[in-house]
Amino acid sequence: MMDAGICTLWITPGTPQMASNLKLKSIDIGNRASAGSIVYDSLRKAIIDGELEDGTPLRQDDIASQFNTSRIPVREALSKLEQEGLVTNRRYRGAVVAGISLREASEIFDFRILMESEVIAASVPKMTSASIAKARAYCDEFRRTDDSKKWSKLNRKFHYSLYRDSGLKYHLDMIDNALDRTERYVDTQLSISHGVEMAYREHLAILEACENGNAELAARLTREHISGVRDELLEHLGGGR
Amino acid sequence: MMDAGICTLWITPGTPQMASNLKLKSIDIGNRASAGSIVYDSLRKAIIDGELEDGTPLRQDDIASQFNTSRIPVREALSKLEQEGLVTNRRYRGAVVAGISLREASEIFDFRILMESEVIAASVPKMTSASIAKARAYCDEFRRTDDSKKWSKLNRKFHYSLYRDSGLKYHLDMIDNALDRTERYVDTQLSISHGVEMAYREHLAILEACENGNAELAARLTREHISGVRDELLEHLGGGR
DNA sequence: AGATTGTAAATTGGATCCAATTTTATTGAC
DNA sequence: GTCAATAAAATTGGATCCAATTTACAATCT
Repeated sequence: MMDAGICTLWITPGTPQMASNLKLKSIDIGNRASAGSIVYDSLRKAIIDGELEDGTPLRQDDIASQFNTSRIPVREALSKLEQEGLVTNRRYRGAVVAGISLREASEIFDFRILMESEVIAASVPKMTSASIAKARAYCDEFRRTDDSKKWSKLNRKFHYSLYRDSGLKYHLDMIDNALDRTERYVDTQLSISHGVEMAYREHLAILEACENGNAELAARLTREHISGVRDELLEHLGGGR
Repeated sequence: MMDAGICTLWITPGTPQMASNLKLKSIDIGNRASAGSIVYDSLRKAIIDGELEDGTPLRQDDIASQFNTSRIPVREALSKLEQEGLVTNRRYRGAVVAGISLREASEIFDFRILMESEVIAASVPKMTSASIAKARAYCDEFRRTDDSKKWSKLNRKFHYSLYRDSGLKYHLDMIDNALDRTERYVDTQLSISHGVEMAYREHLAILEACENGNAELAARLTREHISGVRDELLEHLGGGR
C-alpha cells in the first residue's frame, strides 16, 4: 500500500522529516474524537447555552439517530453529563436536563466567590501582558455586542483569561464545572436592568487591579462582582417564580 | 392471581391502605444497583485504598469476567472514574490507575484548605450534639487503632462528620472528590514520625472549637491542620522520590 | 365517572458481535 | 545482534440484539 515513490513526499531518505516540520493544514487523525465525546460536547453546549430547557427528556434513541450512531456513545455522553450535574439519570427512566434550585444556584455562586478570588490572586503575580490584552479584548467585545447569547460566553472568557496564568489546573477545572452549571442563568441576570453596563464597569476595575499587580484588590473586586451577580440573579429568579 | 380472600391481609375494603402504612421488612427492589455502579464502587474503593498501584492497567475484559458481566458496565464505570480523576483513559489504549504528581497533590491540598475551612465555619453554627458525639467517636477510634489502613478512613470520617451540618451539598461533593484523590497518600503521611499522635491532638482542638461554637477558630485550626498534613506529605514524597 | 388491573408500546440496561487500533511477536536485512 | 518492516494477537470502540423495566392505554369493576 505504501509505495516508495509515493512516499517520497513525506519521507526523504537519509533526512527523515518530522511531522512537526511539515506545517501542513491537517487534523490529527490519530487523536480524532470518539463518537461519545462528540455527542458529549454537543449536548453539553446545548445545555449550557440554555437551548435545552430544564427537565427536557434526553432519549437515547433520538440522540443516537441525530448523530447517526448507536446508543452506546450516547449513554457514555449522558453518563459524563450526569457526573457534571448537567443531567440527571434515573435507572430505566432515562435522562433529563438537570435544573437547579435557588439554594443550589446560590451555593454554587458562593463556591465561585471562594474559588475565583483565590485563583485570581494567585494569577496576578504571574500574569502576562498577553493575558491582560486578551482579557481587555473580551471585555470590550462584551460591552459592544447586543447579542444576549454572547454575553455570558464573553463574560466567561474574560474572567477565565485572568485565571489561566495561575496554573492551578485543579482549581480551574472546579471553576469550569461551576460555570457550566450556572451559565444558563447568567444571561437572564445580564439582560435585566443595566446588568451589562454594571458588569462592564466592574470588569474594568478588576482588569486595572490586575495590570497594577494588586492581587488583593483583584481578589476583593472579583468577590464583590460575583456576589453582586448572585444577588441580582437570585432576586430575579426568586421573584419570577 | 390475587384472590380477594388472600388479599384481606393487606387490603381492607373501604379503608384503602397506602403502601407506606404497611411497615413490612422489605428491601427496595426498585432501586437496586446497576452492574455499572457496582463495578464503579468496587474499583473506586480499590483505587482510593491504594490496593491498585498508580499506573496499573485496568483491562475491560479482566474486570468484566471478575464481576461476571460484560464490558459495557465496566466501560461505564471506567468512564466515571476518569471524570473523577482516579483513572486516565486513552483511546484504544485502555485505562490505568491515575497517579498524581507532587504539584497536583499540593494543589489539591490547597483546594482542601480553602474548602474545608469555609465549610466547617458554615457548619459550626448548625452543628448538633449528635454530630459532635459522632466526630468524637471517630476521633477516639482513630487514636486507638493500630491498623494503618483504617487511619485515613477514620480521619476522613472525623472531618466529614464536622462538615455535614453545613448543608452545603455542592461544597461537600467537591471535598469528597479532593479526598478521593489524595486519600491513598495520606496513609504514608500518618505512618511517618508521630503523624497519628499529632493529628489526634489537632483533631481534639478542632472538636473543642466546634463544641464552643467558635467557627472562626475551627476554620483556622482546620486550615493549619490540613496545611501541616500537606507539608509533611510533600516533604516525605519529595524526598522519597 | 373514577379507581384498578392487565396488556402493549416505549425505553433503558446489558450481552454479544464486528470493526478499528494498538501492542506484541516474527521475519528479514544489514 | 540490532534495527526496521510485517504479521498475528490483544484490546478497545461501536453496532446490534435481547432482557428488564417503566409508561401509556384499554378493559373491568365498583
